Amino acid sequence: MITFVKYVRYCRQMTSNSPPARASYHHGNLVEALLEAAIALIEDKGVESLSVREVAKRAGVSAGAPFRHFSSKTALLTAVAEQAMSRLTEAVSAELKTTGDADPIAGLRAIGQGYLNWALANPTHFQVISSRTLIDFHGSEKLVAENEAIRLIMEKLIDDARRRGLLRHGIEIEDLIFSSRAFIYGVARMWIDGHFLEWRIERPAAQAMSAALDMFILSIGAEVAQ
Amino acid sequence: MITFVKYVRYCRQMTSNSPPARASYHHGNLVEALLEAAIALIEDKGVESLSVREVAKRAGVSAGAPFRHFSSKTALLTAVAEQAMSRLTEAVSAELKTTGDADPIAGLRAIGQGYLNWALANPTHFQVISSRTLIDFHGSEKLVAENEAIRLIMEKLIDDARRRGLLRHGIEIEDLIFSSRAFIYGVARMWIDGHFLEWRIERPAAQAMSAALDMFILSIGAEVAQ
DNA sequence: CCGTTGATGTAAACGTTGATTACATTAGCG
DNA sequence: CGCTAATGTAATCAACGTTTACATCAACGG
Repeated sequence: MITFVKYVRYCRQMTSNSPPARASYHHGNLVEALLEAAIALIEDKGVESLSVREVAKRAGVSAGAPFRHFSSKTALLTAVAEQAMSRLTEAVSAELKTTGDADPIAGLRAIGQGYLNWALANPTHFQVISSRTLIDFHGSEKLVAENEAIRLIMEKLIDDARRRGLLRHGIEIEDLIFSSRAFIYGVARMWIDGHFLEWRIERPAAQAMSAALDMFILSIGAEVAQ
Repeated sequence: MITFVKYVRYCRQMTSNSPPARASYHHGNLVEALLEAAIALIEDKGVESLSVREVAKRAGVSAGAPFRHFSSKTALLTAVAEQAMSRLTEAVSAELKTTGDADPIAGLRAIGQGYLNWALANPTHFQVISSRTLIDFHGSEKLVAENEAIRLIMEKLIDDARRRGLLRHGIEIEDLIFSSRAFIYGVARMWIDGHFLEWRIERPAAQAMSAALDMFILSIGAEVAQ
């Protein structure tokens, strides 16, 4: 029996088939390796043409191995999204910290800038996060919680700005929270979805985004403050 | 020979298999039937789980038949997108006509409102249009041209508003064109992508969208005009 | 040091997909 | 009627997600 197994392994090395050279039978840290492989492959070929088989191959394991750790392709991508959301939250928080408590509108702008910068630098991760068909957003407590955390920070900043009279007269708080989010999301998605070409955005993407953000921030501010 | 063929057809009717009852061998108007079937299926199950086989089955033909008329799945969806873009342009134009030339800002708002109304009423079509992976946008002259047409109308309205002093001081034209588009796109996509839940938009979608649009329009206007 | 056990990998299979091919059927036209 | 081009069919292919039965190995108790 053992001879046969060794023979099979020998043949595998000779034909150099799917699972290539690996030190031991067990991978060691397959979960992380799969997440990394998934990101790398999405960066190469896009989200929709990602296959679990290729992820497995890149990680150096057989096609069925990923299903030991993720119940489905969706579960794998949801794990990628969780990792991505952590980094996004981190990036936004870091940018926010560069502003003081004195100017909530500057804080709001920092959130937008941090969000856009991160999306620009990590389009793949962003794409995975914002999808609701590839991942199971509401099935992940982490995703829901971190998303809510950002929303609460924005809500607090906007409410703070209102109390200090920094907002333009006539603007409803509820509308502004939603609008700010929609605006940033729209800018980021237009870039991700490749709509910059059609809209003749000829400046570098980061520059166009930043200018648009400046305009938005300017327009919601009180006239006297400008 | 003929007897055999008739027998086969008879059996097919009995077993009620893939190509079901149809008057003649040729369909008559397969192209339109396929487009309709595609839309109906996307509405049922979403864009990403659409298969050409199902489209063919729904249209009452075999799995390979669609490829006589569309070179690929992408080509089929691009045709759907062209049909959709026509209707979007039509909806936006109709909404725009309800406003006079006197108030370009009202025209801008009408464009946004028409766009959002249409997206809300035709989420499937909207999803197909805005995708750049499912369809070949830049390969379709029609899509590029109609998109550009809308952009030009917006540009003209905004420039008109600037000359009449209706815009808030400090706003750059170029930024405003892009920002307006990004804002509307963001609102529509947040709804399409199912982000309303997480952002606690508890009002009816149409109402929340309209309020956000009002806020945006208000914020870009000159203070004196309000 | 041996044997059991559970975690983790493999290989093979199943049903479905997008796409291609060779072939069958038909409508339209002379 | 007979020819041709258009149109539909059926068989086929590789790739996909997923499941299954089985193989391997690390850890641990005796």
